[in-house]
Amino acid sequence: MPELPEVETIARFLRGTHGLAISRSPHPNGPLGVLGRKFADVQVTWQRSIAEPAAPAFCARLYGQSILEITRRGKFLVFQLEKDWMLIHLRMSGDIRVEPRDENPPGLHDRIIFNFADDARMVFNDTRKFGRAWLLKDPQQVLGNLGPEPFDPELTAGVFHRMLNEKKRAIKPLLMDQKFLAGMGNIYTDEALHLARVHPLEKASTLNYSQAESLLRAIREVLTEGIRRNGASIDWAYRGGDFQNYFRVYQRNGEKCPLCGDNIERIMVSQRGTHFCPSCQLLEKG
DNA sequence: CATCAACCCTGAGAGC
DNA sequence: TGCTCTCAGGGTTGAT
Repeated sequence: MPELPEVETIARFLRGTHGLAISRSPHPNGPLGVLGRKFADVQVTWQRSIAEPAAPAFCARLYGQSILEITRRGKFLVFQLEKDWMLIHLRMSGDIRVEPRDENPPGLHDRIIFNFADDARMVFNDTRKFGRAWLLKDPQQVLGNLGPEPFDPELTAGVFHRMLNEKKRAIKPLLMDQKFLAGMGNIYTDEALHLARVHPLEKASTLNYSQAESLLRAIREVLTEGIRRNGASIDWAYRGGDFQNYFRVYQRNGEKCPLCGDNIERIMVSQRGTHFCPSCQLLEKG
């Protein structure tokens, strides 16, 4: 499941600054990424993978535009083009690879094939068809609703504490709410709450300054570690990284807590599987 | 404002 | 072996 670290890893790979050969480079002696490449014909094999505009217009407008910059905002990949902005959200099972063009039919679960004017192509592969691409004049139309980036220097412990203070919701669904904070998903939320020793059902407004500070530090720590390990490769989704070997609690129910040795439990919180240590993460005030 | 269920999808795993 | 059933999971939408 691509969350912030996985999307960041893919953004770096697409910029050619990654250092890891996730897929074969079409240019052994040239740049690894897709910066500067110009879109040619684009093939859509699942119409609903395109959120906006309709697929024919999406392909037509893309044709001839070069990629100027690639960044990440929350879990969105942001492509700055000459006339438009393209956003891609990988959701549950999306992945992107770059490879030499060939004339073979699309592979299984390839939803969008972006052929470039040179001999390369970029392929959006998405088993569960939840991922989406947008082509927009103003990216804020979609990105405008997002909360702050976890690494934003303006997001200080004091600011974070005030944000938490205004909310009565349970802390876990709040951290996963992209309008509150951008980039956290199920895995990194469970990991951060365990590191900060906060129970997933704790009401956000009950956290004191010290707990808020520690939680923000934990969020940044697990995200940094995730990025350092090129993300986590779960099941069929994105296979670049190995952070899954370093989970503290996620999908480790029944195993020992690395801090205290108690058994990690799994409960449902807001329809999401939630993993925590009942000894380290005590519910203080509910 | 908060909670909740339904929805979108597929493949893995369980049960038979 | 092979069929059918159930379920996870991010984010959006609509109901309460």
